Amino acid sequence: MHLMSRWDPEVSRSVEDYLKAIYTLQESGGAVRTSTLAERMGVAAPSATSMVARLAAGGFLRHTPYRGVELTEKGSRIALEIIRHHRLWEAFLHHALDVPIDQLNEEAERLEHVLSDELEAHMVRVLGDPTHDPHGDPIPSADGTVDSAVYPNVTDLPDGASATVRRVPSEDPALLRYLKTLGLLPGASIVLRRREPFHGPLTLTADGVERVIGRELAGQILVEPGSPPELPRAHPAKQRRRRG
Amino acid sequence: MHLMSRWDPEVSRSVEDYLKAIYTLQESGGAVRTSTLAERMGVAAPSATSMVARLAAGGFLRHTPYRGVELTEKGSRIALEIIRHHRLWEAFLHHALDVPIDQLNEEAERLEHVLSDELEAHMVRVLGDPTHDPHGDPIPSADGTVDSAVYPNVTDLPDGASATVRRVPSEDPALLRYLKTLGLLPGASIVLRRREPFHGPLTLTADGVERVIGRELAGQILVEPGSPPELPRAHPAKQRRRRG
DNA sequence: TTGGTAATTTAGTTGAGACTAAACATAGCG
DNA sequence: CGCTATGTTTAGTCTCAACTAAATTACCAA
Repeated sequence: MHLMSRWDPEVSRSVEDYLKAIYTLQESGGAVRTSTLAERMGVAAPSATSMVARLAAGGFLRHTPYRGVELTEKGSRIALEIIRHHRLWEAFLHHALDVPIDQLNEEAERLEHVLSDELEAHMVRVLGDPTHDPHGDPIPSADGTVDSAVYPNVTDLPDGASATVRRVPSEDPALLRYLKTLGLLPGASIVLRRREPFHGPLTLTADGVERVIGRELAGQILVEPGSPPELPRAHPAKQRRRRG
Repeated sequence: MHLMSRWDPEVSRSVEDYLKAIYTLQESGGAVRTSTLAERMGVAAPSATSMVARLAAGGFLRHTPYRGVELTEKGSRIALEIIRHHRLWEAFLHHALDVPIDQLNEEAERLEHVLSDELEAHMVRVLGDPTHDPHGDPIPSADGTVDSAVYPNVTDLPDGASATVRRVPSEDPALLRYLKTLGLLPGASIVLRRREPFHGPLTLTADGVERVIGRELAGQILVEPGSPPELPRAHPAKQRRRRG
């Protein structure tokens, strides 16, 4: 359900892919150059330039030649819609088909271009208006707002810190599979131990099991610091917990 | 899972659509002329001719100029794969999202081009290797065999006949919505009464309620004749024979 | 200020897949 | 047997989205 129901056939799959790429590049850095865009899209530089020209003509972005590119409101809206579709599909496939987390991205990459407003409404109904996908990435709302919470990664934690895994934004299937075997997916509670000096590997406890992981991997795990609401070990009734 | 894993990017969405259209036209009539194909695809005749030339070059069909077109084994295999995808998506969306039957076709029309072997396997697992979609249309098996059972429609039944609805192959949403309100979807048990002469409307009982329907609508309802296995109502009311 | 290098854009080509207009077969009828 | 209507194919053009090669701009260093 979108204010401007955008079922223009004017917006091809290709255009959607470019806008999404530009949006994510814009999020994670300054000016978006055509070379960066070309690399991300796996095309030659002139192909990116000519698509940029088309997108500018369509009012999706502003282009300062030789400088870079910036999405307009219209362009951002479509990019966010595609990202919403992507993450809704991931959440739905995980929920309904138990598709393992390492396969979700590849499937959603194709499905994101094919989600009608009607089907989206059915998903939202069944999933209960989810706010995050299985990687912990925020799902933009239908009106185009995104939760912009920024989490530190495990390497930012001090020795002895407790934290809860919130996001594993990697798209590398092997990495995600490994994190799954380690029980380090969103929601997991961990305690960090810094045993090795000189930026060595980190030790962390999850599910009561100790794991030693490299810093590169640790950098892919975004956490919310703080002791999780401790479950009472032995007896009294479960206290209710509430995140604000 | 396909013997020949066909993830050629050689086969575009457009090619898939043409092959599927040719397959269904071939099923329901003799020679497939380019004009018929053009009409079905909503394109001008020369567009169909040039696509036919491409498909022939790719070995998907044989073309006898001015005569018609016939799918090769290769072409049929892809058409059946797309039809399998279409019907699996319909079954899945109905199962997992409760998408109403009148919306299924439109959604599956887009999704059928986007179903990986992996996702297909997940669906088959969750749905229990379904043989029919919610319209009662047979789902081709992964190796390309199709249940070719042919059912008569309601207008073929004699007065007083009992039957079970097996297929409602229409793609008209309004018609399907109406059939749903009448309780005349696949699986429903009906009893036919011919009250009106001269090929007038038909009266049938489903769920213990009498409905009067026109012959045009009745022609869209394919049934398996015979009394359904009657559950013992109250007592030795009417003992019915079971179907094999 | 000027050159050189790297990034970017322009120019020109290609293949899909659509279109219209025109040429060409086929079949039915006199 | 030939004419004509209808259906089909050919010819030529258009847009999208890619490519390579060549020209242009930006930036940095001397």
